[in-house]
Amino acid sequence: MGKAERKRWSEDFSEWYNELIEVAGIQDKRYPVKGMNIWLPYGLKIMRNIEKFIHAEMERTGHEEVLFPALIPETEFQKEAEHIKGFEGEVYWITHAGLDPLDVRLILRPTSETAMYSMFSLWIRSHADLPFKVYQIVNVYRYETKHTRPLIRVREISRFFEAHTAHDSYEDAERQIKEDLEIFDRLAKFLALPYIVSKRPEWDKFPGAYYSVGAEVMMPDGRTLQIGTMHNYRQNFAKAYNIQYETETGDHEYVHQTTFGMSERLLAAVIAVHGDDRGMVLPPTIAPIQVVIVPIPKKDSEADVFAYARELAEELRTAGIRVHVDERDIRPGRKYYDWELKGVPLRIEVGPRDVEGKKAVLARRDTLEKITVERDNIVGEVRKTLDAIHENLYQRAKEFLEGHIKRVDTIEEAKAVFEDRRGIVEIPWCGEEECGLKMEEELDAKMLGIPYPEEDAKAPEGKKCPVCGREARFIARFARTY
RNA sequence: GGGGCCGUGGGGUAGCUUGGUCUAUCCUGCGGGCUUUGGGAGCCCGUGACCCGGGUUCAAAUCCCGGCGGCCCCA
Repeated sequence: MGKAERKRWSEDFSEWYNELIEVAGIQDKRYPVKGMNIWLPYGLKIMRNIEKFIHAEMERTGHEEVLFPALIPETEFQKEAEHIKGFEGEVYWITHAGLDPLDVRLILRPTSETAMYSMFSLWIRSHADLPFKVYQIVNVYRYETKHTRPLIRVREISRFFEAHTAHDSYEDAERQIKEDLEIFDRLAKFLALPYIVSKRPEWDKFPGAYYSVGAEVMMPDGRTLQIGTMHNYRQNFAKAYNIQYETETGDHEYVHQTTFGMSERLLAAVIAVHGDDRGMVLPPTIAPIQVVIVPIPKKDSEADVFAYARELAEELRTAGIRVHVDERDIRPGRKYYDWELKGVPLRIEVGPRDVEGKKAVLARRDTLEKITVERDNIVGEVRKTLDAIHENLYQRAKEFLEGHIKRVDTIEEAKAVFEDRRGIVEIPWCGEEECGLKMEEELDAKMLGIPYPEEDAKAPEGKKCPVCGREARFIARFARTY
């Protein structure tokens, strides 16, 4: 794994993370409202690069972008019983306009189902309108009562992605979930993030959903972070919001619906999963600066390292690489630390020796290794190295994830995992809620669910549920979560 | 849901127990100058803070109440 140390990263992750968010210029947490932070330019640029990919994927898969208002009337919000039960404890209410109380109170959207679906019932008329696929990236508000954490648990999720679809059958909705998983997989590869997908247990599905699926990554401290969800609503919302279409035979049917959700947690995952003691390590795909060139001037040298650096930069820029020349009047060492903290994947150092010998020194952020290359091959070498960095980040994270998944047969073994290095425990389960909740309590962990797709979720022959002793039907996953 | 700790320049802190030279400490950052430049060099000058509101008192960073904000533990 190279010489990059990840001691503080792994042993004191919480503090490492909090500090890094600020010093690396991602967010300023000092805004005086709990759980609402300010995006700083550098952090926002990274997030925008992630979103660019998401927009492209939406375009590719035929989703149209929309923008709904942030306010939802109480009357719309209350139409789906389970949904309101799930969210009423954490919505912000708007009760007054100026000095007057509102006749119909408004909520700040915690998610947009209830804002969108009354409109869906107006828009969707015929089977020809289906499948109907829209998405938006907006801010949503949830009054979190647990302690907040930047990008991870916030009261204003400022980059909330939500795709909403409507279909003429359960099967077509299922096909949509598959497509969502494929999109998610492409995004995860783009971010060099290995992940697992689980079907949530009944007691933890999204309020109003028929079933929910969640994608998790492994954080440095062995806890998991959910970074994507897909829900099949069946006709639950369609019935509550009267979303019907006319079939080819003239009958009226309720649509089947799905949603797919993600947020700035994607960035949190990138920062946490790939980081090390020196700061962030950004995958080249989303790094605002992919290559930083640091000129190393020498007092009694004729060589113009600055001109040489600019020349290299121009050539790389022309080749489509995001490059920056750091010409600040400070010592080179200081610059190295700055850009390492900010996660720039590749640094090029050019001093008088390099100018004279027509060379350049490439320093990788992930492994901290340095190699000297010929100036004439610079574009090829940089491309090759950026690719290698991306691949290495993915492999390193994959090993970490896989090394933190353990399959056990008993509660005792599972407990031992959580006492030791944590991670994800896979344990046989009969499928009964009572036994699942019992295990959550015993392990002081959450059931993520069963592996998805469900073909992978079946328990091997002869395995017993460690709580009730009956034949196990599934493999259930448990973890401490964020 | 229950309990505890905390809030001092941009960041990190000393001071609070026992109110009074606190005109508030130190490190860092930031602006300027000299000097330096293959991994955070040094020196000099400058800059900048007691979360908000109320109370007690001759006197509040310090004590009390409330609010806002942050952190931790338990369920």
